Amino acid sequence: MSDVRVRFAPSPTGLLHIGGARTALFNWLYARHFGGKLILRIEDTDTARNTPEAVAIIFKGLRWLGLDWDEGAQEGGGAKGDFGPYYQSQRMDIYKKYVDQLLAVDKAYQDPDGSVRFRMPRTPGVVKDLICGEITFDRTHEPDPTIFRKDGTPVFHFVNVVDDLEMKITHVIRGEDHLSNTHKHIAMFEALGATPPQYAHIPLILNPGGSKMSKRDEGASIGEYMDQGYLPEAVRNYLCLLGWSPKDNREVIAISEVVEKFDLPQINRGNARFDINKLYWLNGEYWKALTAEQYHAYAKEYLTQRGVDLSKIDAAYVTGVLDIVREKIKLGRDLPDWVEPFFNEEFSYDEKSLTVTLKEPEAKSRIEKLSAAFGGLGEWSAVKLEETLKALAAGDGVKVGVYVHPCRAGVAGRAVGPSLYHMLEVMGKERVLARLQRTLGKL
RNA sequence: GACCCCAUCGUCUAGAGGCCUAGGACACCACCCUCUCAAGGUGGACACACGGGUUCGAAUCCCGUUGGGGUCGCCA
Repeated sequence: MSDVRVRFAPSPTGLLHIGGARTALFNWLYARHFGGKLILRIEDTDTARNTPEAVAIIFKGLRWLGLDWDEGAQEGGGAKGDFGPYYQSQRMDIYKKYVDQLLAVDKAYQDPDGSVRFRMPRTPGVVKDLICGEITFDRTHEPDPTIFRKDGTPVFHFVNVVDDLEMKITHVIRGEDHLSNTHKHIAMFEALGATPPQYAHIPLILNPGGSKMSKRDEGASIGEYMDQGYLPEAVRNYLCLLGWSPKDNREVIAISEVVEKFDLPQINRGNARFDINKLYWLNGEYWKALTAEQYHAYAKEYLTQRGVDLSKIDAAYVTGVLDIVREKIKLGRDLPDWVEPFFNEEFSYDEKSLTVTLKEPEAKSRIEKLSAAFGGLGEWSAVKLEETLKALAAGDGVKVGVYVHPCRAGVAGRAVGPSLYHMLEVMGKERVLARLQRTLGKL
């Protein structure tokens, strides 16, 4: 156990921002790599948008990503650790105490309107950043920042410093958007007679347009990934790759290995653009790696959440369908559509089936031949079905596709789908014959 | 506007002076496989922003330019 203490300090805005999630992840990785502690502090001084629901969204997002913390705010309003409260809204007395301390030694002063300003030192501000290196700021013209408003509430820069000091934070890992303000924070630490923590500013995540990812950008909220059926391990893996790399050309990498290799100096200094395509691909890799049990459980839960009632469907049929559909998709979002024609006897027919496949003059006779052949089948298996289709085609001197297409359309109403032979096998003889009859009735 | 950070394929990146006629991945294109769509396989196109230095030698070091991002709040 080391003395490393890092913190993640989100403000409840109603969503867990992807950039915030990555900051949380990097803090977590740093803490875990060095055997330190991760502290979760809720920065809710902006009372307007601070609601229990907004805080719950943060907890939910972090847990979904598999990030845990050792101290700080907990679900249900509780807290863990000796440096609480971990909600800034509950720490007003502490901030008051510290501002009085500054006032007493004239490191801060009161404005006529009642607000309090911090007296900026006019010496050069030196920031030694673990990622960006040493940066010196000229502060001869730096305005004195307000630290307490005229209404008596404290301002972010000040509470942030006080909390990091009080909570004995050793490393502050945060977005690069704070880099230019860091010298002010350091000055406040020093004015308070304390040693500032080590700072590390990580590059920003940019939207595809190239500017800082904002709440309104597509994909900005972790909640979207939960809803769309992304796997948390994949999202987490992708986030690791934004600004960090294992340096050996691998993309899919276990979190335990990232923990082992992670450190601040290797973090890239340039901003990274968010690329949903790569996340989508990565999700597919994790999707393929799921065990059958994990996949079934995930798929059933996702479908149930989407309002698909699986309780009335034969359990073996459900898993059979899930199995053949799996290789077609990369995430949960696509499940409902792929599964629909299997579970609904009143399935609809897609555009191509309707206007092309079933419109062919021979469609009817072919489906009739298929029905007849299927009806006479003793063993109902993919292999046998394949033989049957091929024999039918050979008899007519045509390619199997000639029979496959109307069959798929007749049995599922779709021009595309999983392997037809496996579809038929899973559906079972009775269902297949009934469906072909239904289609025939529509021709 | 001032200040700060950054700069390798469209995107994420490998590269820490010779191993680079710059490697990988996503996306893209072609072909193969094939019952459709995917997946998979093979191959292809695609980058060191520009200009000066330093050096025997620069993607790698220095300076400048340009470009991008960020910060300058009584938002966090």
